[in-house]
Amino acid sequence: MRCLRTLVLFDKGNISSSESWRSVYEGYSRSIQRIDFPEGSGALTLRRKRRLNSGQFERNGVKYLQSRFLKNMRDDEGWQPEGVVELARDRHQPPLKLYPEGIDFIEPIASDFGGFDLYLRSDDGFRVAIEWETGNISSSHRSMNKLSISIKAGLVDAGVLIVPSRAFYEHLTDRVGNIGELSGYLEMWAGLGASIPRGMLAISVVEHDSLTDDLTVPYLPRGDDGRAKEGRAKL
Amino acid sequence: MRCLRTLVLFDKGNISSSESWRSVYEGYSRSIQRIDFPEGSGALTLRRKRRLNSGQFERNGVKYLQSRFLKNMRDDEGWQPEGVVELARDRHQPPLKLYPEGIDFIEPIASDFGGFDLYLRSDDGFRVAIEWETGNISSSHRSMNKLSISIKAGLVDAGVLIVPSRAFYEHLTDRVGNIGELSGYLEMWAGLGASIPRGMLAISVVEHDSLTDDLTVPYLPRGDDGRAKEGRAKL
DNA sequence: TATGGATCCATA
DNA sequence: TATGGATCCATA
Repeated sequence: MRCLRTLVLFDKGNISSSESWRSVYEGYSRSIQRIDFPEGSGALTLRRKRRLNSGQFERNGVKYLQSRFLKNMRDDEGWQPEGVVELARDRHQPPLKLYPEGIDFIEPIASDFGGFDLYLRSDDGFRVAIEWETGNISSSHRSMNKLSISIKAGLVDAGVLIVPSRAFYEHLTDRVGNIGELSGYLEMWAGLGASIPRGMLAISVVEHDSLTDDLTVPYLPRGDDGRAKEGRAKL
Repeated sequence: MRCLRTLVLFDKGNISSSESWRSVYEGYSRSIQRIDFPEGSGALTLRRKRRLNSGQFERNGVKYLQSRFLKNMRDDEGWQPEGVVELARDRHQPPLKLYPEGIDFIEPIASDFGGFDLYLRSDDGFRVAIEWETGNISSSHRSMNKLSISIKAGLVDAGVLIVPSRAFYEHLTDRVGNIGELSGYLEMWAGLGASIPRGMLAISVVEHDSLTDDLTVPYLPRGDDGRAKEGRAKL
């Protein structure tokens, strides 16, 4: 699998020049590169989506990709997940005006930040949150918002969203995150950097190595491992 | 149905004091109030969710609510939808840095803004975008981001997200938008106001009038979207 | 084809 | 129970 490019949305404190960042970047970059299919082939060969008689498309599932990524980060690169980012519910919540009452109101913070796909801490204390985004495109918005807030709160030094290219997206589960549909919003997240004293936000765009119509190459399994066989049986 | 409160996230140009805004607010406020179930009863009586033998919950679907709202806005309040907000693909896209290349890169804007649930224009030119948010909670993030960008671009004077209270959410399709899960992000959207010369962003929180266990009150109808079939197959 | 959505799933 | 999905639907 390939990392096509890494976009830096903001970088306050010149974090992208640090050795700590470079080490994390190279680790996740290699972990992406090592995701192959069929496993052991050394490249990600993706079965092209195809229209079934029902009119639906058959596509590749997404869970395999994330689980390979996390495994590579752990087993090959030696990164251990750090547990959840603690963004307390009792943190400062600015008062908002109520309409039409015109009075101040503090909406209580009534949910927790559920954590990142991967939250790392280097020996020198450098903290990185990585989101492997193959949920629905709308979920990518939440991920970016969450990374932004965590950086602003000083809980994360660098936040990364890893997201499929538009071409890759075409052959994956319908409506998963993709850089094309985020492109119109980059300006907004980049603008958030103005109010942040220190921290970096980036997006890495990933893609398959090649497409195939070869019937002997299965689609990436959909659902969890237990249902992978089920998915293949349907073919 | 009730509107519990309307939170103003930012208001640049004192838009909330304008007669144009008041007129729109009162119209959508009444349109919410007139959503009833069973139809004609004058109140939204909601069947409480219940656990089935399979372990799944039976809950209320969400499409009925939105379609009633849009109908009330049109038939009772006389608001005609205005078509799509034109946020051109060739608008300014700021250059971002690529890592590790360190060079500037403009990510092309490769998707359109697909429009709002309701986009209104008063006779005096006042433009309001309203999102009735009963999609997935992550979709509420996209809606808020989209409203924010459209206001910033000067295409919308006031943007409103209408979203269920946490108590209401409990009995609707699992994982739909709710104020509880947005509460931790309000600060971010409120902060966007700082860089916007003119415009207003608000959230209205809505709720049922009463809950019932009465077996003669049906659940709000559900569609066949998403993983509906998968769920039914388990029954 | 493209965009926003609606629905149930997995797991701590 | 709570949070982040993963998946397929509806419609212009």
